[in-house]
Amino acid sequence: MATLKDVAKEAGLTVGTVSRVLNNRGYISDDAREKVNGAMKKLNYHPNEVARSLQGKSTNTIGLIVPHIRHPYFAEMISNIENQAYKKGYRILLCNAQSIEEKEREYIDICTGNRVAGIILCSGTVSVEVFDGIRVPVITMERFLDNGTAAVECDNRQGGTLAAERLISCGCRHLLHVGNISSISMPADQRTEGFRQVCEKMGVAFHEVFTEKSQYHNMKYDALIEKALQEHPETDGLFVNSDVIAAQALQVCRRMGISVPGQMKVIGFDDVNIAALTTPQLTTIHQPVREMAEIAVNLLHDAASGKIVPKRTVLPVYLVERETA
Amino acid sequence: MATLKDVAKEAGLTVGTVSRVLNNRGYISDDAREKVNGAMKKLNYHPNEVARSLQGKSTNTIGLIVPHIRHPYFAEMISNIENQAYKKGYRILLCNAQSIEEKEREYIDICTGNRVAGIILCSGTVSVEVFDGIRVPVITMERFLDNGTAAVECDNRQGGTLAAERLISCGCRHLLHVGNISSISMPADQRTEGFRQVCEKMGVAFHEVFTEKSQYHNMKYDALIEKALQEHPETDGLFVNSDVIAAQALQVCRRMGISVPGQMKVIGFDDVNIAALTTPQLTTIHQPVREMAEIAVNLLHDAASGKIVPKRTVLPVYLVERETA
DNA sequence: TTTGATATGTCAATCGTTTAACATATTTTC
DNA sequence: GAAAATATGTTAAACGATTGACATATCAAA
Repeated sequence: MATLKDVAKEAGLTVGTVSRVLNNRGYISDDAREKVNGAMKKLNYHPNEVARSLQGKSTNTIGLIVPHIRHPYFAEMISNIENQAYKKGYRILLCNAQSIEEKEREYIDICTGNRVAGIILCSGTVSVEVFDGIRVPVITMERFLDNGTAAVECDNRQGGTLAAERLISCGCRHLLHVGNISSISMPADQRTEGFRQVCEKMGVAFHEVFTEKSQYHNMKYDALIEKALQEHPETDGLFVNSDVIAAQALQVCRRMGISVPGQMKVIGFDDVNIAALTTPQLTTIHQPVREMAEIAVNLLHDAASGKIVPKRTVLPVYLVERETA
Repeated sequence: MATLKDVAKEAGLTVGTVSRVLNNRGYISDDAREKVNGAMKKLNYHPNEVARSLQGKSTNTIGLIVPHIRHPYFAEMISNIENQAYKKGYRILLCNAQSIEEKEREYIDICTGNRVAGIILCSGTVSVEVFDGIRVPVITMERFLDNGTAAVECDNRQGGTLAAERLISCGCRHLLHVGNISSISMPADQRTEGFRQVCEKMGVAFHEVFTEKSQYHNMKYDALIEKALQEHPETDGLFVNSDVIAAQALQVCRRMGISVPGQMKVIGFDDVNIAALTTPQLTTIHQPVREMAEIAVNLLHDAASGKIVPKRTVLPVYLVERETA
C-alpha cells in the first residue's frame, strides 16, 4: 500500500509539498501539482483515511442506528440518510440494533469507539442515561431524548387525526387502532392521541390493541389482528401504525372473508412502496421520509460544526387516498 | 475524550500494563485488572478504534456495496450480512451505489481509503478493471468477477427451470419473461437460460423483455409490463426476475382486467416479505438470502485471514407455491 | 539459595497523515 | 536594487494505541 512518503519519493518532492497539494494549502506550482498527481496515479495511491481521522479530531462517519433494515420504512429511511450523507461527504456506519437493547448499547459504544462525527438514532429503545456520557451529536428520529442533540419527527398527532377523520367520514362507526409497543414511550404514541381525540369528539367508539417488541422484529402481525377482529367483530374501520401491519391486515380480512373496503376500511401509516402493491391499494398517512432524513443529516452536520441547532423539528404528514378507505 | 494514558494515570499504572489488560497479553494480576476496569469505568473510556486500526494493518470494517437499499431483496441481504458480520466482530460501512457506476467506483475508493478488511459487492455494475489494484478481498454476490476473491450466487438457472416447469404444468402455453438489464452480463441471466431451455424442450413459445438500469433504481415496472402484455395479449404465464416486478405485474393485470391466476399465472423471484402480502399471494423462487449472506461474510473473513477460499459458491433455490401459479 | 514464574515499569518505535515553524531558494514588482 | 510574493525543503511533534526489548521486583517452588 503506497503511502504519502512513497508518493513524495516518486514525485521527487517532500511529504510537506505533497501534503500541500492534497490539502490545497500554501503555495503550490502547477508543475508540482502535476508531478504529485502523476505519482499518485502511478502508485495507485489512496490516502489512508484512518490516519487522517486519527490526526484530526473526528471521522467523517455517521453512526446510523436503526431497529431494523428489512422493515420497508427503515429501508427507506436508511436509503435517504445515506443519500444526504454522501452528498455532505459523510460515510455510514450501519448499526442494526434489531430492537435489542443490549445490541443497541453495544453499537453506541462502537460508534464512540470509532469516533463517529455523530449518531443518528432511529426509534431507539435504549434508556436515556446511555447518552449522558456521549460527546458526539445525537440526532434522534421519531424519538425524543432530553439529553439528545436534536429530534426529528413527523406530526404523528396530525396523522392520527387525519386517519380518524377519514374513517369516520367514510361511515365507519366501530374503529380499531393497532398502536405502538406499549412498553416504550414514543412520539408515535401521539398518533393514538390524535386518533382518540377525534373519535371522542365525534362520539365514535374505538378500541386499541398494542403490539409487542418482538413483532416489530419479525413483522408478524397476523395473529394479533385476527384476535382483535374476533374480539371486536363489529369493527368497520381499522387504523394501524404502519403499512406493513396494514398489508397483513388485508390478508387477515381476506382469510376471514371480510371485504375491504366494503365491510372494512383500512388506513396504514408511512406510505412506503408496499402501500401501492397490495390489493386493494392502501390508503395511508404519508411520512416525509426524505425530508426527515435530509434534516437529520444537516442537523448532525451543523451540530458537529459547533452550531446551535433546533432541539425538535416536526414535519407535516398528509393522507394519501388509495383504495382501502 | 479519555485516552489510555488517562486510564493509566487514574489506575496508578503504566500504559504498558493497561494495554496488557486490554489485550490480555503477558502477566496481569487481578488487582491490576480491577484497577484498570475501575479507571475505565470512571473515565468512561472507550479505546480509540481509529488508532487501533492505524496501528494494526487493517480495520474490522466490511465495505458493503449495494445497488439499492429500498429494494426489499437488498434490504434483506443487507440485514443478513450485518447480522453475520456483527457475530464475527465486523462493522458495516454501507455503500449505496444506486446503480451509478461513478458512485460505485467512488465508494470502492472510499473503502480502500478506509482500509476495510474486505468488500462485499452485491450485483455491482462497475467494470472489472476497477478491482485490479485492490488488495483487499472482494466477495461478489450475484456477480462473477475474474479478478474477484470469491463469488456467491444462487442457482439462477435452476430457478428459471423451476419457473418454466411450473408455468407449463399449470397449463400456460404463451409465456412472457421479464429478464434482466440487457446491457450488463450477470449470473441472473442464467434464469433466462434455464427458462428458455425448458420452454424449447416442451415446445412452448415465450417472449422476453428486458429491463433498464433506471428501473432497477426507481422500481417502476408498470409501463414496461403493460406494454409487453399489450404486445403479447395471448400471454397466459409470466415469469419475472423479482417479486417487486411481480407485485407490480399483479397491479397491471388488475388494471387491465386480467384475472390472476385465472387468466394469467405469475411467478416472481427472491421470496421477500412482499410476496406474501400481495393479493393473490405470489408464487415465487426462494433465494437462500440468509445462507448467501453468511457464506459471503465467512468467505471474506477467511480470505482476510489469508486462507484459500472457493472461487465460486452456488446455492440451491426452490419454488414456493402460493396463489399466483 | 537459587531458579523460574509472575508482575509491572521504562522507553521507544511504529502506523500514515497533518501541520506548524523555520530555512532557503527563485521570481515578480515597485 | 530592495522588498514582497511564490515555491519548496527540512524537521519534528502530534493523534492514540500496540508492541517489543529490557529492567526490576516479588514470590513461589526446588
